[in-house]
Amino acid sequence: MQLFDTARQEVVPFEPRGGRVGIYVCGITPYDSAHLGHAFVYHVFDVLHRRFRDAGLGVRSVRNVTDVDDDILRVARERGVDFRALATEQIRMFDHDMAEIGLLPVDAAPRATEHVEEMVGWIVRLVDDAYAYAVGGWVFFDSGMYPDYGRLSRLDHPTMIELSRERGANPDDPRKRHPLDFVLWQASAPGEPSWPSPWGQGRPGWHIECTVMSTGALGHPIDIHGGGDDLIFPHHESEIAQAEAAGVAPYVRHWSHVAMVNHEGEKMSKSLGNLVFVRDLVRRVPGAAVRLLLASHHYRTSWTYDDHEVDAAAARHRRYVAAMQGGGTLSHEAAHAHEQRFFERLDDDLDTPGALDELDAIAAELSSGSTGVAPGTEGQQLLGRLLGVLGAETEAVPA
RNA sequence: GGCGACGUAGCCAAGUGGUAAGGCAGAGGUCUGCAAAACCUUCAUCGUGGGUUCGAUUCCCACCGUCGCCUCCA
Repeated sequence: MQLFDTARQEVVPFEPRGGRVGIYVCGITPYDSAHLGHAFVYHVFDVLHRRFRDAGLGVRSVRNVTDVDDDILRVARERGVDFRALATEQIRMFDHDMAEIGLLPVDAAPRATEHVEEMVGWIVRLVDDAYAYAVGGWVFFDSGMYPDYGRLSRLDHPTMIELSRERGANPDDPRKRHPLDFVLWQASAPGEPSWPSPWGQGRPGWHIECTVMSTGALGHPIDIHGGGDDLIFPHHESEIAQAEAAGVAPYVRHWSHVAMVNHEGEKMSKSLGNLVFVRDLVRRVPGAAVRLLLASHHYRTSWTYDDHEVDAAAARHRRYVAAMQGGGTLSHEAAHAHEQRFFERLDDDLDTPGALDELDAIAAELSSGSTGVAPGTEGQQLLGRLLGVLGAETEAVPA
């Protein structure tokens, strides 16, 4: 399997260690419904998971849940519910949506609120080693102590500082020693949930949870750590800093980032309101069709969702179903050749669009000119099996 | 400012130094009581201008244009 590594900026062979692969993907903040962008990211890692599994590797996949942060507290306040209840409800809906489109359950889905104690421990180590400092109940990571900050995103310090200023962040916060210092721990405001710490009652910053929970669940180095490419900076950048500063180095062997999904001319995001929800799509077409829609885009190329794609994906799905129900046949040689090319494509940096081309070819051969009634032959079985690798298993027969 | 992607038929999109897969939509047809589905057929000279070459959509240069991300974010 060849995969693009963000850190090295090139497609490199992924080498499993001892027949096992640990995958950690940054999950959601559960305060709103899952949209296509989320689905795309988790679909990509699901295909990767399935591919490794089918290749005989022991896969352990972990996807965290950021169940305490400004957004979730805000929404909970607006709706007058407890933030934990809101999180639990949203997680259930998220899991339901992902199951609808055929994602395998992850092996572990740790919630930030369940690991605060470990985070405090990690932060204490950083403070003890002078990589972090406390100011009035808050703790910041001292980026001045970590010159490599910016390595993953390939941004230099002046640029990062200028950017953060433009973006409304506050590099000039007088409490910070260096403009790029980031929050490890913050004092809770009145009414906010809080946990005890050496610096008073507070709650963790965003970045620390992933470093703590990923290494906690998978040890280190993490084989594959990924998420949407909007997380490269500052989230993953900061994870590396706080991990390596704590002596966990190398932290990650292979960084994998999935491109953004756009809609109506802009990145699909909560703040812009241009969302396409998974829930709405699965009401229109089978979950497998949604998977085919996602698989028709390469994970490193950002794309713009268009409503027509649903029809195209549904049509492709119907063709596959028809091919599996029909009595067309494929020679043993042809089946073998198709299967081989399918996996070559998939193993070449997860080229799912290329793999789909191969399935199209199989379906075309199975469909052309046949009206037979003897499904279940080698060709049909192959098509069904390969669809399974993409997470687009087709239900027996929806007539 | 930094990083990156991209310009191929109405739309999505693959691809190669020798005259362009596939899909969606559209058109025609087969099947069907009608229809749907399925199947068959049909539909482009590859952003602009140069250059290299026997020959470029594919290589080089320039230009134009589009887009994404950059401490809320997958």
